[in-house]
Amino acid sequence: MGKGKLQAVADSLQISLSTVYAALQGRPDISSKTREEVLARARELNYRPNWLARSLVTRQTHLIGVLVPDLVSSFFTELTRGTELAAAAAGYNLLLCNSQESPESEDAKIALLVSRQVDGLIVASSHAPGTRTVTEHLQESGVPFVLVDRYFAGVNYVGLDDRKIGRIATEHLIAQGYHRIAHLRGPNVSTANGRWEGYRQALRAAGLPLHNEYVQRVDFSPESGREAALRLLKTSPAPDAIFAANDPIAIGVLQAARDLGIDVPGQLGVVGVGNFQHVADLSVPLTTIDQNKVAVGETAARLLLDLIAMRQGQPGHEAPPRTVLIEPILVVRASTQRPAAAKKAKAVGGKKK
Amino acid sequence: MGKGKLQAVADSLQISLSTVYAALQGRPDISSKTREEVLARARELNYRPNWLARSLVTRQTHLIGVLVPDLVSSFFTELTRGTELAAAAAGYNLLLCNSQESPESEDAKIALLVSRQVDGLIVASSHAPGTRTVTEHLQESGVPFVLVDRYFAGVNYVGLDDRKIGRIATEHLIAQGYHRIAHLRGPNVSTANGRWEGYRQALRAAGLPLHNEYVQRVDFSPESGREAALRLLKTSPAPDAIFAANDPIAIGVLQAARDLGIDVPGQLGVVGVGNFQHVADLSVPLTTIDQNKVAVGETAARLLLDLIAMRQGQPGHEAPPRTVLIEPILVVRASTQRPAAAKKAKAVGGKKK
DNA sequence: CTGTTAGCGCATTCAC
DNA sequence: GTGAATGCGCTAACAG
Repeated sequence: MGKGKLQAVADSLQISLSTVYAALQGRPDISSKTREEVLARARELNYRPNWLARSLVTRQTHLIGVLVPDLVSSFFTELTRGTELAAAAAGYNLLLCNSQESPESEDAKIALLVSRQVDGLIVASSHAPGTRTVTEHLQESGVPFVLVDRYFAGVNYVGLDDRKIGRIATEHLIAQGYHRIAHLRGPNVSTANGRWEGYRQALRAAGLPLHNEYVQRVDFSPESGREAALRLLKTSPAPDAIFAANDPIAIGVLQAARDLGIDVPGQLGVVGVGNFQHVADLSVPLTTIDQNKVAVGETAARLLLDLIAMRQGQPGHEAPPRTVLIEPILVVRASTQRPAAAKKAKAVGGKKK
Repeated sequence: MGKGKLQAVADSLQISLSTVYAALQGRPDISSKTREEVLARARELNYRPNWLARSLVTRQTHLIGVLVPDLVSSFFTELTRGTELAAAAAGYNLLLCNSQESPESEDAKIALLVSRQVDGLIVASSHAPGTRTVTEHLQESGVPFVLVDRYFAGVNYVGLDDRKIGRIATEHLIAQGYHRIAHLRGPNVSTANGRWEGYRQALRAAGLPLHNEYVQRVDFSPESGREAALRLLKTSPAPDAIFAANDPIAIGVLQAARDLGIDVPGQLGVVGVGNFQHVADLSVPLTTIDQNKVAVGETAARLLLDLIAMRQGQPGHEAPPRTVLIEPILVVRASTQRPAAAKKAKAVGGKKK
């Protein structure tokens, strides 16, 4: 004899709970008169179905858990935006967590989201590339999931082909006449690694030598990029172009160039990745690779919703893992628009100090 | 005779459900032997408490609903980040929704979040300033809430004093020797309105005239800012400074100035609001007012958590609404650093086309 | 068409 | 210490 809100409506109308329920569901087997009454009374009593109770019995929460390494990077916030868009359209809400780039925290959050009974999971993992634990944990949780951005094999994944990104960026620099191309490689995550591979592939394909000193590991931040660029640009011979693993790093490179009085793009070509907000308005408008992060988030959400629907249709019948790749797009701006005159000229070292 | 996971553990151990429960809770009246066994078995069976069921009975979800007008603006994403931080630290998770700047959508989402039984609500409202409906809806929902950013009277609020922001920005321009100061006023939300008032206050205080043509309404976007600035800079006499309601607008102003060949800060001073990412690296590093959005989000979360704790302690005893203001900070960069020579010179109109 | 009944998984009060 | 019983609010399958 629960006194749930539904019950309350029923009581005040002197009818049965299940009649109220049926009326609220709009089931056709209810006299339109009682339906009206029920609807009216429900509004009066300000009745709101309790999703907890509902979910407990239907076994679906219409919640999708989103786990990202951080919320600082505009990358993940835009991705989240895309996810929210697609999810909301399908009547799903987002349970948002961040792992602060910590694998332990990530595992904990996944466990949490699972125990909150999310219908599905979208995660950008902070685990080292190739780690099996991530996908294993996820698998055995029994909750449908898709990974985004950071690539892991054998599972549903939505992201970009980072090797391709690396190639496109590097090929562009080569086409612009730059020959001594350095790379500021990001941390040990699949995206940074892929871009680095693409960089090497492009150099090799163009018959350009690969100098190890020209590749430096940095964080995904302007500070880190600036520092590394300062070092790079003081080597001899200095690079005449830098492919930065993402836009914030590239911004650091631009800072370093300005500090050293090096002209971009005349003496130094710079390309980033991500097409972050306002990079077109930098001191030197930045050439970059657009990633369409919103599309990544949206696509991931849609794929996940498919998986969820699938599972409800025929449990046991798991579809084989899918990998969906969003196309990267080269966006050419001033930072690689070398004056025609310079294109054939031998590259110039930065003025030392 | 539920077959809940808890029950499963109990069964497999041939003991009662409530014993298992007590053991898991770490209650002292359980033999440490049975506790060990229970813990071990729970782990084996991969037991995870079901938050739905738990919440249904405890009447708390440890969920806080976050409703923002959009996820595009870095403003709200950073705010959300701060909220996530504080919430996670207290064992709360975020249910994230966006209203897409639509009041109707906002109301719907609030109802949704309430029926999802969130313990509290943080909302940046997209309702017109002064609208009573927002706070009324929220009040009668019975869920503790705090509003952020967009100001509404008589309720818990965390944000900034936007009048002060407007004053600081305008006073700075005046101090830098600019006299014909225009303002690109944002849309009809409390923040934009407040900054506009501050602007007028500062002008008045300095004895400068207020020209209506110098105030234009724009959206919070570079495109909108650029367009309006183009118009403004072609008037005669043209303004020698522009206070933009936020950084994206200011970026549009910088674009317009470049298009017209107007030197910033020599011929035109520009100040924005928000200290958005990378505005220090723009073609002209932007002077702006930092808002510490993360702190806003964090503070709001903490205030909300207090309210929640309060309510649990002594229901009925509502604390009076609090208004918490985060201090705005003027960040001076190149866009207002007028060459000393020019400071006393009469302002110069932009070269007409 | 309407009313009765039995759980969903967990928290909690009370006997044993 | 441990076990049985009750209910959170809602869904769903069934009788009347």
